[in-house]
Amino acid sequence: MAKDKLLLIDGNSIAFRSFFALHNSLSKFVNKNGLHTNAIFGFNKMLDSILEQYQPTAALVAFDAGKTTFRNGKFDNYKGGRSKTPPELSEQMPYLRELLTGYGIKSYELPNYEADDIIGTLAKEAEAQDYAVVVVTGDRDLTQLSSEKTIVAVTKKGVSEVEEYTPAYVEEKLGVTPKQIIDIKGLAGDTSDNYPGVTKVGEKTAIKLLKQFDSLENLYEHLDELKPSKMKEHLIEDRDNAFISKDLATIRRDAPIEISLDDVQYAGINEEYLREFYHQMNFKSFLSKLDQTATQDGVEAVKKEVVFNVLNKDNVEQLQSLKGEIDFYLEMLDKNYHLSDFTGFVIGNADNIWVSDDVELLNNSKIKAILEDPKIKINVFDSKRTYVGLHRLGIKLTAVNFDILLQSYLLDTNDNSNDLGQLAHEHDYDAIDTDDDVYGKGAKRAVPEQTELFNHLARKLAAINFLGKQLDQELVKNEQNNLYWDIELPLAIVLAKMEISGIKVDRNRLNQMQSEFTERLSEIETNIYNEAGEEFNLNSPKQLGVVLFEKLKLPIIKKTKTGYSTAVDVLEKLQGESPIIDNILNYRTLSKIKSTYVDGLLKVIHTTDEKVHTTYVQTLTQTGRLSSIDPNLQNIPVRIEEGRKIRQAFVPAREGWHILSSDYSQIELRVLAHITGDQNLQEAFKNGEDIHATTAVKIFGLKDASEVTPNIRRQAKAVNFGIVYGISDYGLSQNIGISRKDAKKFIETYFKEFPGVKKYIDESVQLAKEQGYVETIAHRRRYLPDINSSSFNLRSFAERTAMNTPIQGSAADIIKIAMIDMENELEKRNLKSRMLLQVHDELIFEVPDEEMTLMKELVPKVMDSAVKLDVPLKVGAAWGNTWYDAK
DNA sequence: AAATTCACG
DNA sequence: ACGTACGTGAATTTA
Repeated sequence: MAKDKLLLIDGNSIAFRSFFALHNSLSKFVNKNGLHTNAIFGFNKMLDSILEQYQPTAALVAFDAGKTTFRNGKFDNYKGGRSKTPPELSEQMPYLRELLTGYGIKSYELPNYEADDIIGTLAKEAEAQDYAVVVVTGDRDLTQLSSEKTIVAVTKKGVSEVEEYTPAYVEEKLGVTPKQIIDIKGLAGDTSDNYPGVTKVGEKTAIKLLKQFDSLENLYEHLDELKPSKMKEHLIEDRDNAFISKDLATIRRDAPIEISLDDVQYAGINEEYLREFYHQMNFKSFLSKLDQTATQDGVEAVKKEVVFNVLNKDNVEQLQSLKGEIDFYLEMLDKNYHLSDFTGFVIGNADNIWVSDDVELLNNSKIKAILEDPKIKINVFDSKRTYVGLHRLGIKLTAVNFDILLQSYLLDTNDNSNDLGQLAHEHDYDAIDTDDDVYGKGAKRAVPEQTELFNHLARKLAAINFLGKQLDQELVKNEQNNLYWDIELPLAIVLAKMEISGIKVDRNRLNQMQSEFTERLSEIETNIYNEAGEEFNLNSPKQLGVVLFEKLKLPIIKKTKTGYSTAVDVLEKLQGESPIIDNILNYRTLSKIKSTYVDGLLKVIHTTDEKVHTTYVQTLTQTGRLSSIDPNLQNIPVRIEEGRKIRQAFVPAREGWHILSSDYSQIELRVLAHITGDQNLQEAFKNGEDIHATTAVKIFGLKDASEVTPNIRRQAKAVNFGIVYGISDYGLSQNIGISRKDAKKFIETYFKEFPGVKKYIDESVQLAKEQGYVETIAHRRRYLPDINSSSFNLRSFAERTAMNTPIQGSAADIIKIAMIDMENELEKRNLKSRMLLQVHDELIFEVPDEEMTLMKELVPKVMDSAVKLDVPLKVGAAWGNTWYDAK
């Protein structure tokens, strides 16, 4: 057995294979700089399995040097007509070199030569020195190198598995010897490398000929032995091509390489370099693999032990050392912190950590004083959650400093997690586990034994301590510190107060609606079953599809991934085909209202106060909007009267109070006018015009607003929406039911009439391509990793987002500022009125009657003066007995 | 857990 | 030629 083993890898080929093996999940392999990493990931997998399998003593990865090689000199069109390497792959190539550096494997390329030639040359040299050689590639042509000492391992589908070509296996598989592979190529040519061979001769014919004549040269020497045939004519005619093709297919074994076997001895990985690289690539699995091998080798412990004290009522005095800036974390395992049990807490700083699983301790005057001290700055993870949790324990969290959940969200909305462990990992801090790891997922979630719990909590505190400062610096660097300190952090407390206030729900009203809906639904159900001639599950799109399109043979308008679409737009097109359609549409509407809103809301009313307490998710949306969950109070029906009645169940918490609702009018279009600087759009708003009518006049070339019919206005409104969403002719045509051509004309006219808008759209897409992100007026950022994608879909989506996000996001900034201002006003003026809900462009309050006169002036005033734009903000207000009546 | 549908801005 | 409007959450069925 040879003592030395040389591993030679065809770099470009393996990169290419890896890239396409993981092409489906391309969008999942993106690091935080927007770099695609799928080929790197696949390459790494291949390396791991190959290194383990072959245990080489020397290794080299060969790359193609560039587009042109000596082969192009021999044949103009060599590799011509190849589609060019996708940019998502090209961008990964430099990082592959880094990966190899981490593995301690040299890479090499040689101008004018291909990777094959480097491999061929070095393999020859190694064989001469009695090495065993393994060549790894995705390209079968390299099997010509296989010999008694050289195995060619060709990757199978998944990249990390290979098929080993020994000379015997080549013969078995292809019916020729390794040497004859180039003769096949000479006769049959190669479509992918774009050289011709002999006309009408393919692989099968070539093999047959070679079995008889052994080599191309011998074949031509004995050509006269062949009976006259079409094939013989082709062979004679294409003689030159055949020899050129064979030459092109021949791997050089004498390339002028300036690297020797001594240079490629393999000494193992550079762990530190690799670790840093994995962080940069966001390769979690490889990172943990590194950790495992490190521990196994006893080189280094995975994580340092964390030191903490267990707090109890006898040692709380120790906390007196906590001054200035501290860290705190309150553990509530249930997602819904309005109801969750308390699992424990941890308090401390960089020097000392105290943990406990007894939250009653928090009400100890010593601890309470610290948490409520305005002079002690407290770093947390999720200030809103912490505020609400402590509030339930009778403690008022007063001076939050860093909230790493908020900070991290502002830095990058993509890489954000509500799990502290996961989030820490995103920021390269690894001395902590995720909650899923410690507590378990889903049904298995449970509190672990005390030591493990305390360890986890202590690690959480250490993570908060470490990350707060770091993230703060990153915010400053991004000019996002004002966004954090002046908007998001104060807003978290405002939202906490709104959630705690909750909104009262009239249970009786809902119960009454419940019986009405139950009755009406069962009636409609009976009708549908009669019309269908059978009973089925109406809530199942699948079963409904069978009834409509197979049994009743209605025309199929649209299909989904899994079957027939039965969505509203489809059903509406079928109206008139059968009376069953109207009934189904009715059923859908009513059952939606009943299940989601009537039954759904009844389930989440707190029995203690007859209120619902939503949770606003502050760190979720890609644009900066809030979201509302459990229950979602931002999608209570309003457009259809039957659903709108749900709002009658939202009532003030006390007698003699009313609901006040105040909303921005066309805030997104006003923001558009502001950030585009378009003179015409700005004029329209400054003159207080009906913006949809103005747009209608412009795009339909009307004399003035008097010519605008309701239908024309409706179309213009759709165009305005389209602009805000990042318009496409197709989208617009679908929305208002016109031809794509007409839609295109509308858009073109719009851009002519509002040239500032056109200019802005082009510029923001351009900017996104250059810097990788777009920004709102308050410097909220959204990274768009797909903006330079070669996939039309992904790129187009990113482009539309680049237009829409600054608009939707700036509108979100504005209402957030208004909410903070409003809460300040309520406090300053010592008002009893409470802000209860935010619905993106609308704020809802409950107001005692004696404050109504003031509030209905104050709220709009605060809202429209939240920021100063180049156009005025317009705010409307209405009030009534219930949310329904505040219209 | 994914897919479909539909409620909101 | 490609195949799309932007941002969300909840209920339901199905695999």
